[in-house]
Amino acid sequence: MQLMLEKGAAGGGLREQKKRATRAALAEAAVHLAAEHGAEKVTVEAISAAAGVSVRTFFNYFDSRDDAFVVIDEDAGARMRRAVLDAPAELSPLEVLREAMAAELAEVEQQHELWRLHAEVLHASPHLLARGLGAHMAAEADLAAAIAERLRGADRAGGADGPGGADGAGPRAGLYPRLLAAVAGAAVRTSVDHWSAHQEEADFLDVFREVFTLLAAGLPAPSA
Amino acid sequence: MQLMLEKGAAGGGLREQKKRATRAALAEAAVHLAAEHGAEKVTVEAISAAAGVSVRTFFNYFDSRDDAFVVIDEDAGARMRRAVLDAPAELSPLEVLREAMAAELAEVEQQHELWRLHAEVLHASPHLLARGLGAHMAAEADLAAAIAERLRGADRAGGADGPGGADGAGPRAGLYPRLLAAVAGAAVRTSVDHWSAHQEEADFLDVFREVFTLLAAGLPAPSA
DNA sequence: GTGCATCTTTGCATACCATGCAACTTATGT
DNA sequence: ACATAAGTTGCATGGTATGCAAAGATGCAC
Repeated sequence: MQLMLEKGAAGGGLREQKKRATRAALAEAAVHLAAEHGAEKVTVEAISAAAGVSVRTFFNYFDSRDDAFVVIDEDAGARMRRAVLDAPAELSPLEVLREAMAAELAEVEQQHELWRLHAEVLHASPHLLARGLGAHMAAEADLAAAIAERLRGADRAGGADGPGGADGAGPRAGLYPRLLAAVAGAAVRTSVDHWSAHQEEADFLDVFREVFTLLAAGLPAPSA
Repeated sequence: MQLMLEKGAAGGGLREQKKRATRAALAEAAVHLAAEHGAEKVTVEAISAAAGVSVRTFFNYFDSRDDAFVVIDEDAGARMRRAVLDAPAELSPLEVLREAMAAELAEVEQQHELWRLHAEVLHASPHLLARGLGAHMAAEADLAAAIAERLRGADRAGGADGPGGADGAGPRAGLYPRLLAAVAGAAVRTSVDHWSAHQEEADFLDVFREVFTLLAAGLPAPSA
């Protein structure tokens, strides 16, 4: 073997490449068929046929039919974790998340046609919307762990916690990182949702940064 | 007919009463069976048998098997909407949500045994967790609408928006209410999650209020 | 390039999920 | 008591999802 294969990136063996292609073909077929006929009327058989594989193979890639409509990028979580841990020490936790997520979401405007279709499909059937939103939060737990790790590192390097600090070893341990991850997730969803409804009027990243500005200000009433 | 029956409340006809009882029996049977044997091993047939109804009847109450594990209170959304609209005018939007949700969540500590079981079941199978989390957000959309309505009312009564106000009729219309609803939902989930992991150490409402304090402060780093 | 180990795909069998329909039973209003 | 509306049930049907074993690709060493 020549090099350690980078797991998440493109390339690698011919096998990995084919797997990625098949998975993408299935997901794309699912979304396109759903956009045309409505998600509930699209069978696994139809998706599989459109992607050129057997029904059984579909279930080798997705745990359920609905997953094909929902999953976009499965290893975004690992990249986010990296970004949080590698961020400059002087950034506040909220800023770290804003930058990490902004980097991750940069592709949204580039592949906006795919994202728009996705949003359309999910919005058309609340069942899938719920599933998609829920899927985002599995990642939030990992993200919270990354934030907690970063904060622990900062504590050790920067200065000691005051006694009874808000996130020491007391009963509130872990509350802040979890809240931060959950709120950041809420920020992403709100931004995407708003942007996909006003796509012509504003750049996505502008919306996204305005949302974090509101968060950092403590969510004050808009006209007070 | 004597009176318009209040739809959400207890009592009413004998029919409504039986329906509520059957639904509760199904949901409770589902959770208990799941806690004992694992959610994935519980069939609709088993749930129906435990509740004393036919399989077909199960599907008259729930759209899918998973719904039985997830749904707790289906008309909480309507109560929240009411609470938001009826809240005192001097409260900030964030405070309004805090109080409305605190009132709704008061029963968490009272029925904590059921909630603990629910949390256990959902946490044991990520699939259901995602579904449960997603379900919360259907409500968030309604909640956002209620917040927007309240803000419009306050605008008309209180004073004119400054030109370019953050939530006038411009491209950002509706962003703030949606963000607020999403963040409040995140706050609830984080609080419940944290509390169910540290149930002995803190009252739920204390955790909940601390979360909102963090939000109002703009989520600053814990030791800075 | 031959051959072996590994991974992937596929068909088949099986069980469960979910819905429409028609027949039957049970509340409700007059 | 009667008619009506509402809820329950069994049956038929089709889609969803998993285990298993055979066949086909791929990667690697020689």
